[in-house]
Amino acid sequence: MSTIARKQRELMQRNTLLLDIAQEMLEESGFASLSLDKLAARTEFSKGTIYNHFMSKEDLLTALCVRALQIQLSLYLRVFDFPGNSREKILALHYAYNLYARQHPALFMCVLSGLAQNIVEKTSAHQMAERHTYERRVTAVLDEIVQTAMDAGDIQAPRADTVEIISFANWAMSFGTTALLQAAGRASSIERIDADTAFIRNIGVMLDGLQWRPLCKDWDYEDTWQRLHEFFGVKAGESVA
Amino acid sequence: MSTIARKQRELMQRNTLLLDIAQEMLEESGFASLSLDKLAARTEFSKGTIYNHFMSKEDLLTALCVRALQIQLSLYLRVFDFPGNSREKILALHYAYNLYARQHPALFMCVLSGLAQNIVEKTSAHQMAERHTYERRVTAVLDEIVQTAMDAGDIQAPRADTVEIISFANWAMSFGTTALLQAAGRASSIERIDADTAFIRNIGVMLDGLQWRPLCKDWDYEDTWQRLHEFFGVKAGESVA
DNA sequence: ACCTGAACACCGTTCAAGT
DNA sequence: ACCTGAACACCGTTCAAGT
Repeated sequence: MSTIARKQRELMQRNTLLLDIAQEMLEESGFASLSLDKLAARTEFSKGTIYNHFMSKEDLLTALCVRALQIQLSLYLRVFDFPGNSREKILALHYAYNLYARQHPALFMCVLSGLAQNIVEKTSAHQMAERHTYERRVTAVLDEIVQTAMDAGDIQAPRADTVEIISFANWAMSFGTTALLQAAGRASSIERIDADTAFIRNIGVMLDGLQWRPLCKDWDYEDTWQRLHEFFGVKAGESVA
Repeated sequence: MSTIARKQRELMQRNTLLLDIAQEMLEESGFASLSLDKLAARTEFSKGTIYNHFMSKEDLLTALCVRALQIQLSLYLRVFDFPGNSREKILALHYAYNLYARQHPALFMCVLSGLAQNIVEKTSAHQMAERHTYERRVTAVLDEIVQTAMDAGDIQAPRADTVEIISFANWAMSFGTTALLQAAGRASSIERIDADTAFIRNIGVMLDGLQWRPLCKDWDYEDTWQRLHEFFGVKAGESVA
């Protein structure tokens, strides 16, 4: 029935609209002031209708996490087109991660806080499955780049290191650095460091520790970083925020 | 006047009591369900009295952050008594951090989420100053251990690296790994890794990357880790959680 | 001077009444 | 079948009344 198809299309459009506005509100003024009352008012739907789309406020939050992961994934996928050796490729992935976190700081934090138990509990099974799907797809990109590098013999770390361990080291350093720098200026202990320099250095330290060739001392990764600026369309010296 | 002194002592005792219960409630069932109504009920004071101690709910949260930092600091200070080379000392610091995060997962997350803008805005100047004080003291311990190692020539990283940069690399890896593992079991991408192994490995990678001697391959840090279990009073094989 | 609890505004959630 | 908005319970915050 074409009427059913139309109904479903309208439902999906409304879902998109609700998430668009919710995301706007989140990025404008944080999760604290994202209320369903205001969302209803700004979208001109009733609160009851919103509950037709999301079974709780936490369910909405998880839906926003999914959006965040989609953005991250789309940036990740562009990395495959960046030319260079395997370490430049993984650097490109970290660049993409950093870019995503800077362009969407609120969404970035969402993904972490969305893991709190009370959030997960109140999220629908469907939304949770959606989240897991995108988490897996994001992880798969990271794993693939690591696997390729291992196959090529670019990573000289001990044999015992599996793809999982190496991927996790990458993820932890990238996430930790980004999350702490995000809070920069608010925490007294961070304000003393330039964000870009610290990020590049931390990733370099971690990759050197993994013995991922070529090491820092044997390659000009500052040049790679410049090329990444151009590749991702961020002009040199331009602030991302 | 002794009556004034007594009054002030009583005020401080009540402050401690309020924070004790608030901490309990936070660790029991998360920040979401920490309401001032319940806090008032459980402490048998009125809500008005609570507002006499904390100018907002966010102010209370920051007070809990201060508690978290105090716990972290007291564990950090014990590290000075742990015998070993400079890399074993910094490993001890990471052990302490990990221990604190596992024993007080809710408080650990508090410290991060307490940096959100809407929290800081609603926190009293006094409480914020308190937070900064303890942040500085915690940072100072880390910096001191790094500085000592640099003076001893144990860190062979490029000259350009300052204490701040090296300390930050340590902090970022420790925080990132701990925060991600904290969420383990909930995020699909982490469940595949053993928490303790991943933490030790990530710290090892980062320290190797800094060229902090002796490197992993030249020292048995698993043995050091065992000694740290005993030093901090955690029996081998015993779960910290 | 300090404490109390009623009162208020706001918010998440539900559901009977409408179309 | 879907949408609405009134109704409810709960929560953070304020403040007049009490001691």
